[in-house]
Amino acid sequence: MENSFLQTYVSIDCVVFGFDKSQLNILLVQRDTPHSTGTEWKLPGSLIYQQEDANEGAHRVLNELTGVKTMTLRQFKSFTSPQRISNLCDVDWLEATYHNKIERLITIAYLSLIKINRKFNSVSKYKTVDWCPISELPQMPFDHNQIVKEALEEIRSWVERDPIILFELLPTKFTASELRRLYQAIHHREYDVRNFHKKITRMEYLLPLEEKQEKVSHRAARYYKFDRVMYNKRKISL
Amino acid sequence: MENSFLQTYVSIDCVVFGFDKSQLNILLVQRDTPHSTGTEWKLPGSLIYQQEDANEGAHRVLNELTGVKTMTLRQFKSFTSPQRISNLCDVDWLEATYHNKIERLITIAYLSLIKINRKFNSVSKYKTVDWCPISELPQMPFDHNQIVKEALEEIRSWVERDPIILFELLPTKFTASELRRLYQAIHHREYDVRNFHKKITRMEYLLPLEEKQEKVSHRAARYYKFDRVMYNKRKISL
DNA sequence: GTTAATAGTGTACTTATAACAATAAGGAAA
DNA sequence: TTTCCTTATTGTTATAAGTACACTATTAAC
Repeated sequence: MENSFLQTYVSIDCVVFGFDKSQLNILLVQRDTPHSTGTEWKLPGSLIYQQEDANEGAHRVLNELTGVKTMTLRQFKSFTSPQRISNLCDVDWLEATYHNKIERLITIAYLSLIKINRKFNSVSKYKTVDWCPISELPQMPFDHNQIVKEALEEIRSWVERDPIILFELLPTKFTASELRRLYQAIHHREYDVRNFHKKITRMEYLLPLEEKQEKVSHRAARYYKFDRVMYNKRKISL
Repeated sequence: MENSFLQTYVSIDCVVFGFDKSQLNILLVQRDTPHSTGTEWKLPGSLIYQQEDANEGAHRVLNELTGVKTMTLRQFKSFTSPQRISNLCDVDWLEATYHNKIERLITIAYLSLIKINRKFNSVSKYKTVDWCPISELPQMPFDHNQIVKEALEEIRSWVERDPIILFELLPTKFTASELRRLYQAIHHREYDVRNFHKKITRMEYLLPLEEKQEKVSHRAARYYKFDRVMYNKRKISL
């Protein structure tokens, strides 16, 4: 009986979203594939350490990756199928990377948001880190494609409950149409421009600035910024 | 380096909700406490087995507990703090129960819903299983009190996205005021009777029956039932 | 037939959503 | 400087959902 209980390894995987022009992107890292000469993209992640909880582990992974110390982070689901490391490549890669035979590995998946233009301190331990548009994701190891798929569903329902994540993905100053394109990318549908303006006019935590775009070859758009104080006031009243 | 990675045990814990009169209840089991002569209530749970994923494990736990084979089940969060088994009682209980030294244990928490009047096949391996109103929860081991707290928040947001769970908690036939009291219990606030009637009139998957209450010493209330076919049609159109 | 208890119902106001098209501003090209 | 291209900005009407609010109906018990 005792031996039928599972002692296993637990990892963290992070789906880090960034927004650029009209597209959501995800931060991927490259790993060497043990059996071929090539490389392969995967989600950034790590086994969890003895003395940290999953949140701390996720922060550590992202800090190692980007140098960013604090970020919005949300645990969204654990992936536990015994078959998730059935691929031989993945088994070998785990052994090569962690110098341990790992027969069962569950992962706790996190969502995170970063302004895509933010410069990373290149402290990364990975050879290559890059943004990948969600429409062009490669085949990834383990169940990472499935994890991303569920992360997308999760971010949609999250933004409804807590629109603050929109502003984590935009630069400090942004135009109404950038905000709209982000909203559209997240919900994967188009929104009427006039109705969208009405909607954001109702957000009293969205401050219109005097400043406008410069050197654009069309009518310059007004900039807005997010007012965290107003936002918090409003949230409490809900 | 290798040894700082965590090999650990993974468990499932289930927060099973039932609804009775005006209150949400949770299914608790009793465990012997190793150091005292008493017993203690806790959430039903189990270590995960080698060949099952977390969902299967949660189904197994509830099946062992109630005899019920299929039920609505939702993974909602993993609890991973290294401190969650810092209590000596809990450490000893784990060792006594699983005959293994368990230094680190994370748990994947599930939400589930059962009609409270459903008769259980008493196949339970526990000495005592009982419903406990959420307003009267005892102090529980590990972080089970915290898990229940977060389960309550989760069920609130779940019911918004998928009102079907209301009907998992009610008998097949129910009155409008039972539905309203359930809604109130979940949201922990009161709703105006007239407005609530208007709301449920808009649910085209809620069928009013001809049948009414009998032998009640006040005006008899009409029964309603839930129409799953209409509900699914409607969900697709969303 | 009076009482106690719960069921059932309508109106007015506010707020969010949705459909829909013309004008304004800035730079580039002619 | 005029024209053109591109994107920004703005209002009305209709529909749906949410909120506040109070009286009548029905049943069994006494």
